Amino acid sequence: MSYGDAMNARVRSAERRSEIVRAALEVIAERGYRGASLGAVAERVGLTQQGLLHYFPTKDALLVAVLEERDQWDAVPNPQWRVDLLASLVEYNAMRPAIIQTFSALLGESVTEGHPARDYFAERYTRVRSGMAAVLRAEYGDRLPNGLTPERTAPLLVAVMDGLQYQWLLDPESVDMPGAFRDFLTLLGEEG
Amino acid sequence: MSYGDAMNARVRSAERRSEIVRAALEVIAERGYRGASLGAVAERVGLTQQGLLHYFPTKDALLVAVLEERDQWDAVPNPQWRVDLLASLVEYNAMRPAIIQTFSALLGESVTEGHPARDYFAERYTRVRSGMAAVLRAEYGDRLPNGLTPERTAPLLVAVMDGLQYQWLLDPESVDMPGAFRDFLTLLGEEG
DNA sequence: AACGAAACCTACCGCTCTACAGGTAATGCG
DNA sequence: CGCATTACCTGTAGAGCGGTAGGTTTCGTT
Repeated sequence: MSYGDAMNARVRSAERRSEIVRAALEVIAERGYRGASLGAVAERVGLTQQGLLHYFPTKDALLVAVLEERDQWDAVPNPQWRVDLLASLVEYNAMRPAIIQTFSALLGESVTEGHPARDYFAERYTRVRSGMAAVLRAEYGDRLPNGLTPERTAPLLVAVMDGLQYQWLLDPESVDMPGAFRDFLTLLGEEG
Repeated sequence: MSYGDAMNARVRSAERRSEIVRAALEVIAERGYRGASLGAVAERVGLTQQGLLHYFPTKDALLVAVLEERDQWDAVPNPQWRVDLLASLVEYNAMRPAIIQTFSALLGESVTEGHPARDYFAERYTRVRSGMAAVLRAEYGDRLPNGLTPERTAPLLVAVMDGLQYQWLLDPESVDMPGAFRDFLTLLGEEG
């Protein structure tokens, strides 16, 4: 059982860490990253602020863990995807406002100077754009309306997804995010 | 000269205030609203933090002034506008990254709970969407592709503008914001 | 049972922030 | 000139922040 017990300890530790990350997601959603305090996150998991620093030695380290969590959870698009899977993704997002709020808040902050998530978002956009271009090419070939290429359309697709999220977060009753996204897809679907 | 002198005093005061607002715009662009300190703004206009509070009694009052400044400067779309004016607006924006950065950072923060700019952005979106719908109707009538109405297309137009700004701010060399926006407009221009 | 490491805690440091209180010098008006 | 207002300043209160130092308890391993 010795090995098993060792695993248990490691597993408990890993569970604690992901508990903390989940709490951090919530607090960031409510107050942004700069506005989030380690104390508030710690309180939510029944720790003192210093107890939390045992798991993540700095506030930035906690943010890194939050961003890594996202990378696992929210995969970058790949050519296997079809565009109706994108629509489902947006529908899925509409059921998880807290997560969307977290990353919309982080994205907004990230454009400020020296923000610790800036590089993350910049690189992520690069990956997501090229992934989206591949999805578009797999779906439509190069037959996009008006001679648009997948590479030129991908930034628009990404912009629509992000931009709709802000409108929806600020006024969910007035903005039908999944519907609007499907509307956008129909613009791409017609023969060019 | 008595009346004129009185005016001079009032004018000087108003100039000082707008100097402060301009500095606040810069600091918010660099650090966001929550990250911006009154001291940093004050320093930029050669005042102490307490001297700045003589003009704006609280930090929130300064933010309100910043948002009002924007309302004057960046008018809500009206039906007189044509869509190529929108394209010019995006081109103009691309020449003023600092302003875009300020309001992109504020928009991101505004989705967090109890943020003082939240109502402002929510109401602004409502106005802008209906303004955009009017612009679209004036330009295309109801002949938008795939039976889309101007009201359903307006949120997409707004989303593209906002979403492109984030991609562009994070990676200006990879994202041709005005070009991408024009690409989007061509999607609307073809017969449906 | 003994030991080392992991998982916390209390105490505290130094800094930054908004805002209030109260003073003073300059300015413009009657 | 005298007075009120404006335009600042210094001083400080009061709170919150991230992070360090160092202790103690719990726990798995040997």
